[in-house]
Amino acid sequence: MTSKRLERRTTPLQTRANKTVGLILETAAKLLEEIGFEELTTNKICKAAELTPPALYRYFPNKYAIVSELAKQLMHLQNTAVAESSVDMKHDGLNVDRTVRTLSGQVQITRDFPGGVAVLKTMYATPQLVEVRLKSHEELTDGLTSSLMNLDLGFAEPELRRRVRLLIEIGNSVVEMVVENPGMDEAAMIQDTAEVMHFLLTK
Amino acid sequence: MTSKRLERRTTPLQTRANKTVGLILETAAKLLEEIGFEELTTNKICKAAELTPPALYRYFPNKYAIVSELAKQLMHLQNTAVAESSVDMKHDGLNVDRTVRTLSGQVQITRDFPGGVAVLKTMYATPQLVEVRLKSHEELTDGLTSSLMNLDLGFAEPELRRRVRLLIEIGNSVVEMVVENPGMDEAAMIQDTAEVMHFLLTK
DNA sequence: GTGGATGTATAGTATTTACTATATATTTTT
DNA sequence: AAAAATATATAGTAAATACTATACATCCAC
Repeated sequence: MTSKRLERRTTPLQTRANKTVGLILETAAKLLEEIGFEELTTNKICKAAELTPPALYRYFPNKYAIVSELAKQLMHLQNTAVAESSVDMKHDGLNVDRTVRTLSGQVQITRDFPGGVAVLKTMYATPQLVEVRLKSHEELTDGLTSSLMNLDLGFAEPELRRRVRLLIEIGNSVVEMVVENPGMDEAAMIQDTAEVMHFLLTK
Repeated sequence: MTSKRLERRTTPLQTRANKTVGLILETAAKLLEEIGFEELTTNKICKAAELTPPALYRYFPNKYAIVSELAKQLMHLQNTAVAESSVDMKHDGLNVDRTVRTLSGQVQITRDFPGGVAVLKTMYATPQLVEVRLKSHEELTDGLTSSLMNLDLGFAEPELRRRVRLLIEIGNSVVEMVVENPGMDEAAMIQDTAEVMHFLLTK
């Protein structure tokens, strides 16, 4: 089992340094999308960002830490959006249209994030980053389950939780698919997915 | 764009060599599961398989080719199983129970395949292997769509195709999830997924 | 504006990586 | 059983990789 330090080394304090860290993250994301995690190297990131290795290594111990940070950022954006939507849900109940909007939001967030899909896929495929995913998944499942418990859908907590888990999995994969294939009929895909989710919670 | 040769170099002719190739593939799959594609190296595969580099390089030009072959094998197993199931479907129509059986079959195939999930995830996350996935996906979508067209579900071909695409995406992600989490209520997950698929094709 | 803290560059090293020329062993053909 | 074809091992190399000691530059507090 190869474990890697995933924490930052130093937090940047000056604005110049903040720019550097941002540049490292953005450049890494772009490169990740182009060449994949395997061929991503700290040296390549430095070259592409027009930085030198010590500037990078001041903040990140290795490339795993960089991608881990990207993953955490993206997960946070996505989970926050879902959490907001589930607050509304508590008030006005289930609603396919809102689910459609939430899913579209997830697509937009992933699309706007540099190298979004690549970050997601790398997080899934890299054992050393598995913790990031599991933690985020669990958080989201907990949040959604407890929101939905208030709606009295007629399921016991474990059963509801299981369905939520499935629903999240489906949502994630559809979002990835849509972002990855700009040619497809996105609106219809999202509409169907929302209906599927509704079906899962009411059947 | 870094492209890599993915073809075999030599096909093994002697039984000894066939064993070697099998050993390389199995060992690579196991290692892939443990350490991920990034840290997988030909040298490590050789060491773990108790072979020497020239023995490996006689058959495979690099590790991409090895994982590509694993991916193709797994895709073939999965697609064949679905194709068989869709032959039955042509005769007796849609049927949730059969879908349950097909999904269980997919889970079993993935579980039996050494490093199954790791192979899938690597194939998704590695740009150099994207072709394998796209080709397999397309094949499966074509097959299923044409089988379902015979059933007269009331959709035009493009609309049906789109739904099939979604259905496959959902199926894949659920299979991965179930295989990866042996603790979960697999039967219920598969049952729900089958119902979702049925819903998608009849709503 | 000087001193201490923070940030980046120069220049490089030890290690790991993919990959091979050559030699030897084993299997199949004749 | 000798020759030809196939398979594996010995031993290694060139290139790439992660990572750093040191030196210089910039920023901020006083």
